[in-house]
Amino acid sequence: MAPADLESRTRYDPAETEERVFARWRDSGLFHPVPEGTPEENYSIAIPPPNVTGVLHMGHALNGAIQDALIRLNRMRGKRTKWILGTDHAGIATQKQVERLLETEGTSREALGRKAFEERVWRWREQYGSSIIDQYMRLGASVDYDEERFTLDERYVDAVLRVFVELFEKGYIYRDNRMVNWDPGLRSAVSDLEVEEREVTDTLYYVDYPLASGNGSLTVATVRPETMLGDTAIAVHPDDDRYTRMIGETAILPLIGRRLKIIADPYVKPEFGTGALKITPGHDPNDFDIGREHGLDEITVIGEDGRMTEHAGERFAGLTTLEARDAVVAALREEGRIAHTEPYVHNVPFSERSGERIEPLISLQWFMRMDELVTPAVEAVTDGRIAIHPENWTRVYLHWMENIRPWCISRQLWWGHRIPVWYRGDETYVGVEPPRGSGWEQDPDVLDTWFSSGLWPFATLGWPDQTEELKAFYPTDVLSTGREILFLWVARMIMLGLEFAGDIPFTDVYLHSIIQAPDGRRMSKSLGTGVDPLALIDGGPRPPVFTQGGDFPAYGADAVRFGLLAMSSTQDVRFNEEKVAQGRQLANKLWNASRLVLLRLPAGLELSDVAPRPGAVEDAWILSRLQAAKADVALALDEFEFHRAVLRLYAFIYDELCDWYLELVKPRLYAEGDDSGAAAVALHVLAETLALAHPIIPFVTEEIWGHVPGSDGLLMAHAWPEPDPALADPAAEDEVGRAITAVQELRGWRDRVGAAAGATVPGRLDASGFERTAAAVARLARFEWQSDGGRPVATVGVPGGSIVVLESEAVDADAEARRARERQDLLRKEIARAQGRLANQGFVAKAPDAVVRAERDKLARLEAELDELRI
RNA sequence: GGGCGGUUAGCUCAGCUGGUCAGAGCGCUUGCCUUACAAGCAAGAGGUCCCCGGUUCGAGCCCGGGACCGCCCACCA
Repeated sequence: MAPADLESRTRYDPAETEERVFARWRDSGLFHPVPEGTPEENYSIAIPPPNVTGVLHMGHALNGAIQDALIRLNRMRGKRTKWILGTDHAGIATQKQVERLLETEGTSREALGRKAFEERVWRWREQYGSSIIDQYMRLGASVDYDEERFTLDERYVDAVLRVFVELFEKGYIYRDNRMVNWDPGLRSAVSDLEVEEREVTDTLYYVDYPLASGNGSLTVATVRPETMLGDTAIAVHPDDDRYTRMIGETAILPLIGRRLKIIADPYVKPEFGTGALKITPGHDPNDFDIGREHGLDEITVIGEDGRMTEHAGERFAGLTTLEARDAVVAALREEGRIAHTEPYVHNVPFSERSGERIEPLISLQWFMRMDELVTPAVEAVTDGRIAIHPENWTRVYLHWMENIRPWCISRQLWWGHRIPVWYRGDETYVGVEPPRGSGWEQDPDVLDTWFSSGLWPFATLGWPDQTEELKAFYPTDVLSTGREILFLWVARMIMLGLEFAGDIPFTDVYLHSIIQAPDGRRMSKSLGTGVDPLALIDGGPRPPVFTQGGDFPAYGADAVRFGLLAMSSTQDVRFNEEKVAQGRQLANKLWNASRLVLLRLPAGLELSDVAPRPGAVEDAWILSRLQAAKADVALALDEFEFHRAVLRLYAFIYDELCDWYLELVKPRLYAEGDDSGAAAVALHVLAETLALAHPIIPFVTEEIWGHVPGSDGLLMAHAWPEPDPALADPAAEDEVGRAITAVQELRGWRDRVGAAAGATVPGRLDASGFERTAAAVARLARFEWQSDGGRPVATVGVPGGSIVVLESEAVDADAEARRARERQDLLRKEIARAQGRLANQGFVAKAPDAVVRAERDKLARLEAELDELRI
């Protein structure tokens, strides 16, 4: 239990609190629900599995805050909630990391051999794999820690292999020799989605290819002269008059002497370069297609190691592509084959994995045909069974799906799901279990990591077995992630979920913001722009990108959650430390507001005896405002408008609860033997506020909850506060609303005339609608009402009339005269504006009545105040 | 080359279906150690809502054009 000395803890201390509170949550077992009920009754989210190599970064923290807010909200709504936890083996990333480690030990993957290497990775994973999960705990994430999945768990592997085999049997998966994106750094194929284009300035070489006939030559333009060693044709546009007579002729490939047929293909753009295109089917995706169409030879001159092969010829074999380029250019120059060169800016594919330039080459790989899987996945979104938020990403999703291409799913790695295919001579065996008999050799490749991630929402629940978990929690509810993996992951989960689990994997996709560094760059550790969420929680060092140095204050998990949610948007945003600070202020504010209420509670008063029965107008007011806040926060969360939810919560707690209600109710709260029920209402409102805030700032609210007399059990398990329409009270809102305005006007007046802060100013309340709030207005504005006597020295307009300030030492006549003039000027300007509008016939005739009436009321109010001021 | 988004106070950002929408937090100024909180309270200054046209009685909000910034997709040598 928490330290009981609320009295002395004048600040909320997250460091002292969080671990203790988390342990209570975890021990409650609520994170780990019994699999019962139907997916409609239950609420589940499958966490985007972090890489086993990963450490918690800002993206995880934001997504953690989002998902936990949703989970906690729905748990409080009485749903059985399960936040499915697990990690991804992350083939490439993990393999690279362990390889680097091996390098420091002076050894290598190859030296160890496949089996030993795999064992090494497993050991490495046991050592480091779970750190990210501990970090999720620090955030307060209520994931089901008791059931942690891993994409290489035995059961998961079984699901992956089964899916592979079934897709193979359906004819969706096939093996083919095709052009792939070869990553020479990784020495593996990668998928189209793992390739990024970068702008590069290259040289465009114009190379003369002599015609076999001896009648001149044909000039082609190329940025990659080294690939010409693999040329097998030259193509021109069929309608290009310059070349039509040459179609069917033969050119001679310089340096090599190969005879190249001159072919016609509409793909060629006559206006580019010379209008003649050298065709290298072995190393250019377009040329590959043209080559297949025209039945051209495919010559591989660049090998998987990124060096020229023997087919490039003796002079060049063994050179890297860059060396080969220089050598080829030099040789061409020697022969006088280079007509001219020019700089050329274009986009070049690079591997996102290794950062190296992609080498397109022909390779024997496994592919997956997507066209048939796409149809139901498109339908699920177009018919609304799956909603994507923000909505405009729906189109992006559909567009990509409609233009989907085969997916290269094999990777030449060792860490991952080994492809369940075995070869023996000409025989091929495909199956989950290895084949019987001897002499079989398994395909050495593993599957793309995203292939296994695609099964995440159902494989984590035990599929293909019809487990209780699967029955209770599939389909899941929300999938929250960054938009960069909408295609890579989300789309594939939808396709595979529909195909194998027989239903959509989730009903809503929420694409959250990417949080950039404060200067707008990408957050990255190596750039010094990465902000570590744990440094924010615990008070670690600020990264170099911050103008301010030193350590972060220990903001605490609630502050980080609040701050991240406040930053989140439909677009990418810059990291903003102030928002985190705002979260900390809120936690502290709520803490102290709670101290005020809880330390003043009459002995014996318990939450269970407390009904929201207003004993004064401010009670009715706060109860009414509370209902509005509850409705707004819930709506914002349900609409995935997290920043709106948290800022509304902030505004309610700060402005309405603390600035006004608690100040208004204080005298009653402090009064000995108060019988107006102030404590009961305050306690009720506090309890509801804690519940309302809990999904956003769970730690501080749970901690305070422990101090609420009669609070039963955990706040985490408490009912979500639904708005009670019976407590809406427009009359009280109006009444207290005008009191608030009056106090603000009076305070503003005091400040303008320089009234001493401590002085009580005499005045006469000359306005209606203050029957129940006059005393409060006087107290909060430091006024004293006098019914008679005193010389009027100023008039302050308030709703429903005005307040006449009476002569006293506190009022400086000159200052007041100045202030009155300023006020009159302002009023005249506003009056002129309103009159102008009302004089406009179009406005009066066409604007809605309510708008016109409001304008008239406003004018009357302004004129009345101006009249008052003239006295 | 297509598509999408952004440009609102010094900074980071809200502004839903056009009419108290010109906002928040931070920063800044001024005054307060008022018995929940100085990580506090109160008051205030600060903005041709990127530019140019248009629609409308009325436009940050709708339409057209332009400028700059960013993201996604894309196999033109």
